[in-house]
Amino acid sequence: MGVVERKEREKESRRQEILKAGEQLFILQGVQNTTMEQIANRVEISRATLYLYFRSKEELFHTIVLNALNVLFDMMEERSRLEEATEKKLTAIGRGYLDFYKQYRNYFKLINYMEDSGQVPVEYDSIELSAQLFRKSNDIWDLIVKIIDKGKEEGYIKESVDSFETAIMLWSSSNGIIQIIDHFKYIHNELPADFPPEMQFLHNFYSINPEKMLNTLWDMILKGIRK
Amino acid sequence: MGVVERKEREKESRRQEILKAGEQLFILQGVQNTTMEQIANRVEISRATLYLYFRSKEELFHTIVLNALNVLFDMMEERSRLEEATEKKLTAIGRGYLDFYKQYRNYFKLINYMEDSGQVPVEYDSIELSAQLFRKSNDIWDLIVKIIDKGKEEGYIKESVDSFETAIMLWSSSNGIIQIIDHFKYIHNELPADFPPEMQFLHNFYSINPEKMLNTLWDMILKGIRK
Amino acid sequence: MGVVERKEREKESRRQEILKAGEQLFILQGVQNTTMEQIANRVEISRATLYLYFRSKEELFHTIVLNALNVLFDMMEERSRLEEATEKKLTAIGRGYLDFYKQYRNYFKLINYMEDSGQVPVEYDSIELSAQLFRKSNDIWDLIVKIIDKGKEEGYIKESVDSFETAIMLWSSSNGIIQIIDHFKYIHNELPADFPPEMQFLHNFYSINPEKMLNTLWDMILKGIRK
Amino acid sequence: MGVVERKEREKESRRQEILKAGEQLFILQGVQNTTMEQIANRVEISRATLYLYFRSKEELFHTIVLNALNVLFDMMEERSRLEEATEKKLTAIGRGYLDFYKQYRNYFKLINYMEDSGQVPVEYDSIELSAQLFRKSNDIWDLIVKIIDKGKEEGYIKESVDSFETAIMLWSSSNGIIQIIDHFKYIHNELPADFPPEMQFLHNFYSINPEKMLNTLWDMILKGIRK
DNA sequence: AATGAATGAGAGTTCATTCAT
DNA sequence: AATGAATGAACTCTCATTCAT
Repeated sequence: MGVVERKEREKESRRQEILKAGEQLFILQGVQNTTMEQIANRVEISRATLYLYFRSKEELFHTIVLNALNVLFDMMEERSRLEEATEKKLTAIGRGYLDFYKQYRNYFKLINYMEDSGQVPVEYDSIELSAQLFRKSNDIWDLIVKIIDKGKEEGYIKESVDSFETAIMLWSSSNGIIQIIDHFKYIHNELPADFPPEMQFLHNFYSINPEKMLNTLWDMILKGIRK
Repeated sequence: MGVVERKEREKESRRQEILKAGEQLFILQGVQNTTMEQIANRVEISRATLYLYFRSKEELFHTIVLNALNVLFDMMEERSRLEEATEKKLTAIGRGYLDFYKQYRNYFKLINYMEDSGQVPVEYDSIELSAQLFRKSNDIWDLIVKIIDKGKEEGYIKESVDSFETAIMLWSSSNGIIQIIDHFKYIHNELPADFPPEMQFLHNFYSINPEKMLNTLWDMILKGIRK
Repeated sequence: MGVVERKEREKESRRQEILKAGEQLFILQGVQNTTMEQIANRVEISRATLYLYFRSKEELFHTIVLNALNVLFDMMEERSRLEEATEKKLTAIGRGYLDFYKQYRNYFKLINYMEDSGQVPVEYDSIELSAQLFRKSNDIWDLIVKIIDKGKEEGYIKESVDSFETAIMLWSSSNGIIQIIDHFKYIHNELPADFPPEMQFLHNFYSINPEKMLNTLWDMILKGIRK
Repeated sequence: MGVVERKEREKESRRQEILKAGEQLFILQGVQNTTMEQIANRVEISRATLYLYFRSKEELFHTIVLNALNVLFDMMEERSRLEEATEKKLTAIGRGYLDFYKQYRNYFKLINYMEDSGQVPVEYDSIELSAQLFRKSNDIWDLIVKIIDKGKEEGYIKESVDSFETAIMLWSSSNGIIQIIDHFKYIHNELPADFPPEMQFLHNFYSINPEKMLNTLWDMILKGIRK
């Protein structure tokens, strides 16, 4: 019995290795430019073995994104749970999202990549995976919407405020900001040392303190919706 | 000489046709899923001829994005020019960006695609194109930064405000919001009629009025930076 | 000891299950399109276990064909044994072959498949199996040849007739006819309901009565060789 | 203009080379065991180039078979046209089929292979090719049926005879015989020099004179249907 | 200027078979 | 005896790009 268990642990750990390798390569080179062979090499298994763990490249990719969404949700959920007051819950989520980015940059990028490049599992053969993806996405939106709803109930937030719209506002604007900062930081790193003057402005992105920026933004928004 | 001119005109017009075709297909199917053959077919030329006009698929893509940035810049520049007061200039830009999205959704998506998928022309053989891209990108940021600077000079905006950070805040948050709304609208359209309950929340994205949302957001931010 | 016996019985019965599954799948999908996995699934064992019973897919296939040849031989042998007169023996074999086709269509097809697609066990590692296959094939030819020989001895068949040639004539022509009828019936079934006019002729194959046809043919041949 | 023509000739000739190579390899190794790469190597072009000429392996295969059917039809048609009398026409076709086998053994085998291995283009994307295949097959049957019909009209063949059935009888029995002889000849050649006694009977197939056999058979059948 | 033809370099995927347990 | 896991060797097919004409 010990044997079976060990085997299972090994299998699971290899699965994780594959996910890890996929995640890294997808980020490093882009999903499309990453081949199953490269992933296999990195895990030191054969390409064929990969297919014992994931039915296709697409399934591998979506499993990674599902993991990402799970981590994101858990993190957001925990952060908000730790706070008592509604307003603090919201701030916690805002701050939490940036932390998520910092701690799991790959996940952050892959979630955005999926959404931005039409890689969403619409009409898909792994129906279950697809459903999980949507469900988790839903859960995250729900989490925020419910807090705002509660804030309205408690009389803390204006009744005229639409919870869903506010959720989008908070979340997407944060997302947009993080994305752009990350993007320019990336470019900055890739640039040759002697990059031409027209790219000098990129330096500006380096002095930016995202925390402060997001704090400021969320404060503004929270102030706007507060009664 | 007339002949030469006509030839040039024809050449230029074909170039435009290619750009148009590329743009449409890139949006419709994604950049990676679009083949040079499909583009050639649509313009009714041979694949090889494409290479007389653009050195590579990448160059074609980036040329399209450069066009997009030009259009975006011109639009922003005009909008802000038409207003006198600094605050109005900023609002005009905010509103303008949504208009840009509505009028040139393709361009909006391609710009974001480039940034989000690591298709930025770093280490590139068409140095000049690359430079133009960065220059134009810079110009757009500059436009906003300068308005804020001016607002500060005029004493209309708090001096403690960092112009560049504020520009990012305004621009990226708008960008994030438009992106997400667009994304879910797209998914909503692609979904099968009988999509499962876990996707019901997508309906919420349909009742959203982006104008109002962006207005609200910009108002909040502007209120936040105003003296 | 009972245990050993039971084990043996179980082993043999599993072997039979595998053969049955292989036979069905090979017919249903073609030999090449059937995977060892499909066979294993059907028998509810693992792919690896298959290799405890058969050294390779080829060996499995040939074992099935050997079974087929055994059944065929037994049937032919019995039919001819039941008749007294030489001529009747021959007719019995002719009629028997059609019955074999009807009763064991799978076997009929697999035997022909082996012969027609170069899957014959030439240069083979399971020498013994290969030999058995040839031996049985030989036996069947022999059976017919001997009857004709006897007919000649008895003065019932012309002495000028070459027994072997006649055997080929009788057997192969029957085989050819059954094959073609079967083939077109199969195609007919696979065709879409609205198949185009150029396939209308396939209908003709449906009204055919193979019994009558084979009877007629054998009569003609028998008449030709009779003294 | 000469250039265009030459190019076209070259293209056509390369197409023919590919067909030739495919035909040979398909016969030599079986269709499934032949890879597109092997075919490409033989013609000394790249694998990708193959796909400029044929959309898939299947299309290549079916084109070869269509050629085969064309050659077969033309041959049968010519043979029967050269004869005046109905009976002679039939005999000519019978003899012609053996000649076809001798002259175009590959074609003979591939036609039979297609029919025997479920490679018939049912539900197919190259609809046109599929249709041509069926049409030509139809034509060949028609050719024979019509001659028999005419024989009946002329009062030379019994009215009770079913033309279609007779056509099948003549054709398929010939086919069956040729197939078997060819098969055993092939095996005979492949066998190691020291093949075991149970294969001795294969020698018998070597002394056979197919012409004589087919003549005999057709005579018998013709005698059977003659008034 | 325009193009038909050609191709190198892979892509993702499959499968019969082996082996450690 | 049985099997889960692993894999080598192929498979068909695609596409951006080049080049001779």
